[in-house]
Amino acid sequence: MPNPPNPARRSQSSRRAILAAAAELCSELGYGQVTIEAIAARAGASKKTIYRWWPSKGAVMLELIDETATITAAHPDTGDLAADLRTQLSAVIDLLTPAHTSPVAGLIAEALNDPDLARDLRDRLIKPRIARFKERMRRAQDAGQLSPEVDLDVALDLLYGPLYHRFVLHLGMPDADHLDVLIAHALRAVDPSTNT
Amino acid sequence: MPNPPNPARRSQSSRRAILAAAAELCSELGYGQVTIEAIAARAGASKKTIYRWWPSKGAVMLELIDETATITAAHPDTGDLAADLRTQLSAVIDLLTPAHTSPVAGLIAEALNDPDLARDLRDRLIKPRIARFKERMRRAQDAGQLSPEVDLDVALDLLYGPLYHRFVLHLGMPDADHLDVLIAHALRAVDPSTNT
DNA sequence: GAACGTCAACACGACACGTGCCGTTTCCTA
DNA sequence: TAGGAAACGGCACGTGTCGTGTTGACGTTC
Repeated sequence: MPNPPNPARRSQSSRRAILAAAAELCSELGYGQVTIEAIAARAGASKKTIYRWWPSKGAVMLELIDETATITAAHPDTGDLAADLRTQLSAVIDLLTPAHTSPVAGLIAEALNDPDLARDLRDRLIKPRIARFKERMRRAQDAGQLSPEVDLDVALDLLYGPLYHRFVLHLGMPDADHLDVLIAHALRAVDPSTNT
Repeated sequence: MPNPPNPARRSQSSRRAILAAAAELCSELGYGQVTIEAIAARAGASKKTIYRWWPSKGAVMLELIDETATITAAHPDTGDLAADLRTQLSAVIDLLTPAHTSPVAGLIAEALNDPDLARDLRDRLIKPRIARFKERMRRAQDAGQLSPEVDLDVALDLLYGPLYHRFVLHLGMPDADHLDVLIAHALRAVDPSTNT
């Protein structure tokens, strides 16, 4: 009868060491080669401690990403929508590559076979970032740079879709110039009055 | 010094039994729970036989998919481009869902952590299908339904991107109506003269 | 009919999983 | 300030899967 652990008594030094070890091992060995045993050994922690606070390797990685990938959560707002989108999408590309050592790529792969992890990934990582995206787009609408009738869900699909499409099928990420082309097409699709 | 196996002497009945067992177990247990051992047991084959002809579980699944997913390789051509794209994209959606029991979804996940498998997935499965897509689009251009200046790589990204975006981030697949909306947007993006 | 290669079956060591137990440390409470 | 509950590191365990090795039966070929 394992009592639920008391977060107030949690060792923050262990927590930090575990997340740091996970990040190191991921960049050294690649996501797929990282094991709970190796994380525990590197962090100087007990496996029991990891399993007490996280249900799986994926959950550890999700927490790691949630802490480190704050850049992709914030959308820049220089007033130039297309330029800001380029900045944002470039940050996402950097986060996804190289696929074998990227915690995000590994987490996405693992979530495809773990419904619980998939739900956490979507609700804790993705949905808040989608909300930030929509906030930025609404500011563009308020500023008159984008039609107020643009469907933001479609805009999300058309802007981020090509990146994930190329990512999961290993078709190579777009370079800076091609990214501009994709952004221009997406904005024109949702808002024909756009003249970029 | 393992001699390379001689394909001429390969047992086709074992090959078929192994692929069939892989398909069954995948739909029964989910891709992630399928093991080489279970495939061998179900097929009445030896593990050694599987390892002789395939390097990994993913390679078995890739061959299985390549044989069964012929529908997605062929693009219909009724003369109505948007309708044909809807048919094709619906087939892709069916192939990707449900994620936990879909061999394609599992293979995509596994390839994200296995560079060799990723190359095979792209070159043997994806690239031929991209070629068929472009052939269909060129026929639309020849028939005057699509501007000859449309960039088919961008069209590919805008049409298939939203599907894979939603798939890997578990945002839910578009229904029939929303699929039409996405197709209309994508075609308008690459070819502003489209009036759908 | 002899030689060769694939086959199913079984055994094997290696490794990671997830859990249980122990003695120690830490921190809250009385 | 003393006591105790709970998290901690360390270790061992049983389980399951991996990928390989070995054996003898079978079929094909020359």
